[in-house]
Amino acid sequence: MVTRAEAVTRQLREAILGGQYEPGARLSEMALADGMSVSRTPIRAALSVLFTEGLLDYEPNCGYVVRRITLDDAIHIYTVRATLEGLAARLAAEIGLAEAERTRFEAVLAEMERLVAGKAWKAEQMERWGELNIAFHGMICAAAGNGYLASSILRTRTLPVLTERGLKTFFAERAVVWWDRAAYRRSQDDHLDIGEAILARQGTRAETVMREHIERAGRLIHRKLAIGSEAALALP
Amino acid sequence: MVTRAEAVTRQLREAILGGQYEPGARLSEMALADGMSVSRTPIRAALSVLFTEGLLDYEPNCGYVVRRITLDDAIHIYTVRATLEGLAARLAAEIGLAEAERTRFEAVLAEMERLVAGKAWKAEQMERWGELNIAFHGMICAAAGNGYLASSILRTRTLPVLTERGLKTFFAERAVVWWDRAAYRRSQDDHLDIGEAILARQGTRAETVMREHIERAGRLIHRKLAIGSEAALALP
DNA sequence: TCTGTCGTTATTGTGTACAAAAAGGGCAGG
DNA sequence: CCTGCCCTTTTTGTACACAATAACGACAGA
Repeated sequence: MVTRAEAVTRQLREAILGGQYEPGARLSEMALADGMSVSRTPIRAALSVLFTEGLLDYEPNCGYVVRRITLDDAIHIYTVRATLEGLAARLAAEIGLAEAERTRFEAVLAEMERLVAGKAWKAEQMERWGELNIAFHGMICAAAGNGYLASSILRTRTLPVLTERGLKTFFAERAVVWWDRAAYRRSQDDHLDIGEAILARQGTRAETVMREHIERAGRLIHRKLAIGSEAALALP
Repeated sequence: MVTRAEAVTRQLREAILGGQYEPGARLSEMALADGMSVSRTPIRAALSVLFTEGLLDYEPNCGYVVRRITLDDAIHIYTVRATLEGLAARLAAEIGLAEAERTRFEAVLAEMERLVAGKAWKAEQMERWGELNIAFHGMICAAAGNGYLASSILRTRTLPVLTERGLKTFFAERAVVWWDRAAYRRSQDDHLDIGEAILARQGTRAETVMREHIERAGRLIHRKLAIGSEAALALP
């Protein structure tokens, strides 16, 4: 059986990443305990874990608040993420994909291409593309054969990134994208290049393109948020 | 005032990283509570934090044990660290050092050079060199101006890395090095190159040299540990 | 009216009792 | 003699009570 502390941790993490709490919101132990029908003990354990994970801020005797991440922080995180995913791409290229992986990899790339190139481009297609995109990056991560790297990358994707004035929380996994189709096309071109490089065992090329691919996303987000438009996020 | 939970966390972290517990050792809550003259509550909080940090393994209803990191894990961590410190070096070069930073930076490099080039090379000099080495890498980290990057690098340096058969725990900060002087010379040459590149604002060069610099340390450790010699660690 | 201090109140930190689950040992059966 | 089951024991998980600390507000003095 799973302990209540674990269940609460998962629930709270989902809630925070899902944007159910405003950035800066205080998380009172009693309130949470009442709301979740457990005692304060598992709540405290969960809060301490989420603090260590970087989702909450904490001050002794003052309690926990949902972490407020600035635009600069988001850029910093994207910079690190670009480098790490670049490393993953290089390793994947150097190690090479097994037969089954390769098949699936090519299938994912092909379906993304069909979507982007197709006539229909509605919410349904965008959502599907988002899923495939996550799968694409995930496969490269896995193919790199470095668990520590994988978990480091995961960390860069699960931090709640939020605007300064805008109160919306959003985070990379959700892949809600609100910009024009050309951006998808450009992103997909990168994917094709990266895929080609990996399959051709060209490590440096894969690394370079991947890094630029992610950094572009960071710049896009920065620009969109800086001019105060609605939150826009790529998971490119 | 600092809470007991925080104090216990710090103490326990030090103890684990310092190698006071065998890898795989069970950490009983009651035993720790008795030993530290506090109740189980702060102990539990500390253990949960250290688990989240990756220093401990945990199984519900079974308790915590000191994490056993394999040689492969260590290599993986070093690979990530090499990439991240490379990134830091590049950013530092691109941003440039402020006047005060630059002065201190050059002073550190010069003292390291004096030590390595000097006649005396005993434990005292090695220890001092280790300190300066940490300072050198730390300054680059800080100069990169990316807090997320800095904390990510820190994480790669505080993981307990231990041999499979050998029971010794050792970790990067301690910088205990047991190999010949030539390795220091080589390391210092790298430092000079990196320093030169950063001061000359040559980002790519700084990144490349730094990455190789750290990866060499990883390879050295791998080789030393793989052939079963005494643990040897560079903090290069 | 502003400001500083004091007391109240709410919230967190710690200790401890009890419940629940797993580990270990003893016993019976094969 | 070995194996499997059951009971005991130990250890962890949870709840709750109390202590300690910080936030808030009222009041008095300037």
